Amino acid sequence: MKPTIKDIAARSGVSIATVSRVLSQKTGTYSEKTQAKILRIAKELGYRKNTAAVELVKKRSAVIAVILNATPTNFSTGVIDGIQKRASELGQGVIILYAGNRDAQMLHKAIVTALERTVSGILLTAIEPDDADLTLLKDSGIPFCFVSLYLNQPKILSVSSNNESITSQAVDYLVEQGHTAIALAGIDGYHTGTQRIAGYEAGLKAHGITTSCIKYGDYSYESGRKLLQEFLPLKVTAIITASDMIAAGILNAAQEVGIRVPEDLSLVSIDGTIICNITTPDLTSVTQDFYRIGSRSVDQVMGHDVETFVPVKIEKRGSVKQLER
Amino acid sequence: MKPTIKDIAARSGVSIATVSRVLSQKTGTYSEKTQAKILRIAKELGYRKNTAAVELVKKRSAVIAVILNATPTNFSTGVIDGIQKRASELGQGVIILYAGNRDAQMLHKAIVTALERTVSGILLTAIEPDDADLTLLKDSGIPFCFVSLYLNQPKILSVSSNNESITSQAVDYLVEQGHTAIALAGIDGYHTGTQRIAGYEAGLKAHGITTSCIKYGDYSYESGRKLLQEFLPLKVTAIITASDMIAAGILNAAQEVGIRVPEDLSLVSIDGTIICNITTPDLTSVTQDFYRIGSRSVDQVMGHDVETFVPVKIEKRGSVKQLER
DNA sequence: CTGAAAGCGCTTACAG
DNA sequence: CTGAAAGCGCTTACAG
Repeated sequence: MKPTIKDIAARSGVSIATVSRVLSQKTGTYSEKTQAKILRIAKELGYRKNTAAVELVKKRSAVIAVILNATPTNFSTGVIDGIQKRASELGQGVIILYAGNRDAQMLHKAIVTALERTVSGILLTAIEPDDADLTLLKDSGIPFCFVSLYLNQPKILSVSSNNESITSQAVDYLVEQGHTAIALAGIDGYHTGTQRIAGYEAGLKAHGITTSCIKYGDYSYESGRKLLQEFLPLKVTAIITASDMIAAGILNAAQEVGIRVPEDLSLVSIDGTIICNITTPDLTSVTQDFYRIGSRSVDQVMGHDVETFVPVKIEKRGSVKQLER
Repeated sequence: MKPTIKDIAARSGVSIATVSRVLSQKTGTYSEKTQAKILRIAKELGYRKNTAAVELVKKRSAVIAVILNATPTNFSTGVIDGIQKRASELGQGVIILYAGNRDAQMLHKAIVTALERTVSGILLTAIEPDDADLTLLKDSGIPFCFVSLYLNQPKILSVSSNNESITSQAVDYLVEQGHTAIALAGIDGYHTGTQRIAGYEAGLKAHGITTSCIKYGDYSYESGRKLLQEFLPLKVTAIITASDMIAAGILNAAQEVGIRVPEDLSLVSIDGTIICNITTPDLTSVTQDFYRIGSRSVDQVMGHDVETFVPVKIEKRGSVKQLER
């Protein structure tokens, strides 16, 4: 049988209240002598605290629930590292719940699981809930925060890059390099995509460019490969891609049909993960700080007042050609 | 205040026992009429089960703890997907605990956390505990299973690829392609590395090759880049790499100094993730079935009798040249 | 098919 | 500094 505080109390001749105080370090409520004895006996017995019992009486568990969807993007590693690190600093555990791929049912189930565990906070990573789930979250009394997704609604916590800024910076950079026929590829049809389109079009407009070209996709390598086909008949000189994977797909498919990057086609990728170093040539990117997005989202959901947008930066590598004007 | 079964009982005029039976679907112990009423009222009140209370009385939580270390490898996604999927099929939640980077303290803390939660099983992914922690696990009464690591000890559950088979197959394939000067690069100094070395040397021996060449590393892209330098003075024609990232690093560093792959140097990578498609040329690999490793580890830890080794396969892509004999 | 009661292992005012 | 007692929200024999 697993030992409990009752066993420790019996062996050490004190009450379970005292054992509890020592074990949960209510400093100042016990003598050093008692502490030493209890700690020794606890160790002897191989005592382990029962978290369920603690959570039941405290009515809140020191755990942050992270809900992820299984999109084919690889950005989540950095985000989760950041979450994990910061959560651990704040004494919070992390529980990961998958929500499938834009699967409303699985998402709902994940949210319910988090609520049933009375977690201290819920982080929704690259997830867009429907109205019912949003209401459920709001009514739960448990703080929640969107991560890597900006809903632009009042009183809703979120931490992400500024998507409009991402694409407008990419346009600025490409125009600076002499490009005017600039496409946007692999974008999704939801909030993130919409915001990126807005920044892209604002960027074009600011430079007096009137032709835009937008292709949708799902962030994956395969999606990038397919998209290249659609660009073949068009005469763009540069493409901004919604992810490193999209960029890699376009790049490789382009090279297979004899289109050289950056000589014939320039690429600016959004994300800036290690993928950008692995391709040949390596990819110029608008780099997101995923680790920081993750760690800051923990602060946000734990009630610390931190900013929503985490800055991005352009990293110049080998996939953009400077054009003659 | 969050409603409890007591509130539902009061409103519906039955006892909390009956409410509990309905809510936990102890079929056959309640009438349809009672069920309907209780379900309706539970919904009206926005009732959520309190998992902590359930776990406390059941003395076991329907959760599998996955302990990961933060190695710079990218294989974990597939493993975790597999774990998540299979766990969900079996009605188990998944909690992820990080153990840092071969950090004994963090690992110990993660194990203790899992034990304190009385999880139904513990999965240690690419983790080697010290003797104290192994004893702790054994004495806990909670089943545990090593994932993507084979300890070769009796009565210890584990699911992984057969490391000896991985490298011996790689050697076989390279010899088949006419290579005899074959190196092994990026290997670790622990169990996995040792087993891969054994398979590599057995493979060489089987083909009467007496010269071996082994370089250690840490599975990362950067590690691969550094390793190429060490190969410069040597005259190997093929390298088996410990991970796709190592392969990518060697590949890119090689191309930068004018060594062509596969013309001047052949590469067989171990892992076979999407990285192999992204590099130029793409990488021939010994592909591990990470998804299956993950899902099978769940079966293993839940007491289903499944095999330890998940088969690997050689995937021929563009990084191996056939030599004249 | 249903209820009264005990109990899971802790924490925490309250009293001393 | 310590103890007795109540209670967190459930489940489950037991009895009917």
